[in-house]
Amino acid sequence: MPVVRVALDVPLPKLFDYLAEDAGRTDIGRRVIVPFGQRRQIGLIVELAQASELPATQLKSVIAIDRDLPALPAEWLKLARFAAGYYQHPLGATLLSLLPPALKRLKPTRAEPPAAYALTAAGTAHLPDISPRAKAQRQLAERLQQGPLPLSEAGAWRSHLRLWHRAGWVEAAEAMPASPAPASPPPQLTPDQAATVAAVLEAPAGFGAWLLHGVTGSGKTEVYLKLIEAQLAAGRQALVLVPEIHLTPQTEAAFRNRFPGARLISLHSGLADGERLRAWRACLDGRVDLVLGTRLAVFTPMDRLRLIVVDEEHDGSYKQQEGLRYSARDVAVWRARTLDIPIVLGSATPALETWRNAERGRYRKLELPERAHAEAELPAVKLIDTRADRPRQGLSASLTRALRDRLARGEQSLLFINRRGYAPTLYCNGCGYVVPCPRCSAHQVLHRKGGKFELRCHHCGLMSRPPEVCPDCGSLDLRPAGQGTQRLEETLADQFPGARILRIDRDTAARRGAFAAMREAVNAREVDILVGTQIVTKGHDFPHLTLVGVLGADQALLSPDFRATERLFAQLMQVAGRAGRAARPGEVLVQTGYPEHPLYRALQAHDFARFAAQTLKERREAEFPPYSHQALLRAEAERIDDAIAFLDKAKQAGLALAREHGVTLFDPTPALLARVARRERAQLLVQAGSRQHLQGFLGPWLEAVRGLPTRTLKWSIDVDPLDF
DNA sequence: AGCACGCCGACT
DNA sequence: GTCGGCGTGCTC
Repeated sequence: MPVVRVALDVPLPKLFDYLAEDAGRTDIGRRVIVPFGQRRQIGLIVELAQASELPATQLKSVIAIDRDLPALPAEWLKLARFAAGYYQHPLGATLLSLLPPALKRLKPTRAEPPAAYALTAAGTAHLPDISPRAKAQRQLAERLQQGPLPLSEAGAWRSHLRLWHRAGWVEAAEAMPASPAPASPPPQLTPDQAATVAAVLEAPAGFGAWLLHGVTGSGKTEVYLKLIEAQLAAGRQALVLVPEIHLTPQTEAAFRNRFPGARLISLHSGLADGERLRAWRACLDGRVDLVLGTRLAVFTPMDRLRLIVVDEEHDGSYKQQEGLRYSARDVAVWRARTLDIPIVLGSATPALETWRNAERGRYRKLELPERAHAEAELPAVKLIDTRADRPRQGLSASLTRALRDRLARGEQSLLFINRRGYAPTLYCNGCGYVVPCPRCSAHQVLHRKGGKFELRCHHCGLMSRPPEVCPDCGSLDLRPAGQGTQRLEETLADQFPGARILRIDRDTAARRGAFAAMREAVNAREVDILVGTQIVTKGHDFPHLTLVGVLGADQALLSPDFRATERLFAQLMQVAGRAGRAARPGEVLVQTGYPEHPLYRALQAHDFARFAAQTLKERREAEFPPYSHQALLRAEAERIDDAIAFLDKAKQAGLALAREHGVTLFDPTPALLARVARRERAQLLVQAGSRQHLQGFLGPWLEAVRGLPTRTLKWSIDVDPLDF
């Protein structure tokens, strides 16, 4: 009897064999229900075998093979296998985590209702027969004659639709916008854009990785659209990755508008399980031309995929921070190479890894050095030396003046401050005590809620009432120290009584649609001053914005994380790019105590290449990525000593292997944020000169680590970590 | 990861 | 006496 090798969602790096009477080659990639221990589990058939290495008596039989769903294609399985291997995550856990959540549930797959219904020929013929008295049916008929009716808009018609479907008068259809807006004529490409498009289109067929380096406002999206257009016209599929959910609706709108006839789906973690399944299923059936999504979309099954675009490729949200800790950008490059298709990585501030790849010629660099609208110049960046012009309540005199100026001219300003809440700390003026989080090694952040204050921990979510007296010295003189978005909002309202102020941070943008509503309010000029965290650096143009003020940027310069300056530079370039996107010139004012810092000098010159060269030189000297490759073994336990002791043992277990593979094992250290939610965290850094060396070491090493006793300790491995 | 088996403390 | 604490070991 044939044996199927099944991947299961267990943290074991192996497959399980089951007997399956009627299984054949076409069942590879299908879901199965199998008995596993005392329970049943959903699995995925990954291989077929004549016999198992285990004696037949120990094998159980599969309970059912799901043949309603098309089998996952070989290319998808290969992609998942690569990710599991590269990121050192068990294959079963990897595969199952890449399925939409609805397919991981044990209950038999209920046929999903279609996204929309459209009239069939038989239905059209039947319409005159509908009784004039059946009002609801007549209305439904009228609506259907205008085009497919999405189920989400069907309301009370649902039951009629079901009956009509059974009668064959309507059929399942793709959900299309009720009245597809006419495609707006594509704008004329600038010479740079045209050259870029031509370079990619005229390149020899096959794999090619392109770094599209374009300043903000240079029209990278237009280049993507042209390249995608070429693929769609040839009946092929394209995949576009964007960093965050906030960005998908607007990007989706732009793509739909441009390709009204294309079958486009968007895929991200914000979708309800049903929607997510429907979209994913449509891809599996080949009923999709264009997929737009966040990092998880890189694993969409697509059988005619011929182009991948990764927008804002430097963005940290492409890296998953738990479970399978993949980088969607890196997985995308692998997928493109394996499929032998082009991939375009776009950014104004590429990741230094990407930049280096371009410099070494592994990626081809395409430059868009100018803004697409000739009249929109890059903003002038000025540094305000806070040692001379001391900020009061966070605002320097120069910045205050500039704000007043914009208000007088009826122009908009944006203040960028990367700290949400009222103040980063509550501080005792008597003894210097700062309220800590009892569960984390971090301060609690003061937030204002209505008229009241509360303390919140940004790491574990703990909320508490601020103390009235200092718990340490009994002093009554507790004060908010430092600036957060809420306090800045308050200060501005105080200083500019007539001004309309809008705060955008995670707290205000959390509600569904809030982000879009805020963007509209800004574009409708209902706002004079915007206050926001990095959330405003993403997303779209604010055409009436002529001033950007940056507060508290220096903080990143003091961070022990070697990537902190890279992130800061990217953020500042991006936020600076918000200013003066239309006809009026923009101005950027950065408050800093280190105006001579090379990072700010490069920012003033809008010179990413200079910043990259400086930073890469430092990285080379320190042997940091991209000049080395890293992995982090993380451990968390109730007591830090246990975590350290475990990592020490892991290190001992790896010393010989490390020598053999030419990798360096550092000493275990407490994590930068050592305690989160009462768990103590430590980590062990592994560093190698090449990916191959690192990979060669990790496999056998982790096998040994798996054998170590863990008790209540949890550990995980992070290959190519971004955060420390 | 679950889930069972197993061997020691305070409860109807 | 046994209910249940979570340590250890297995799952085709």
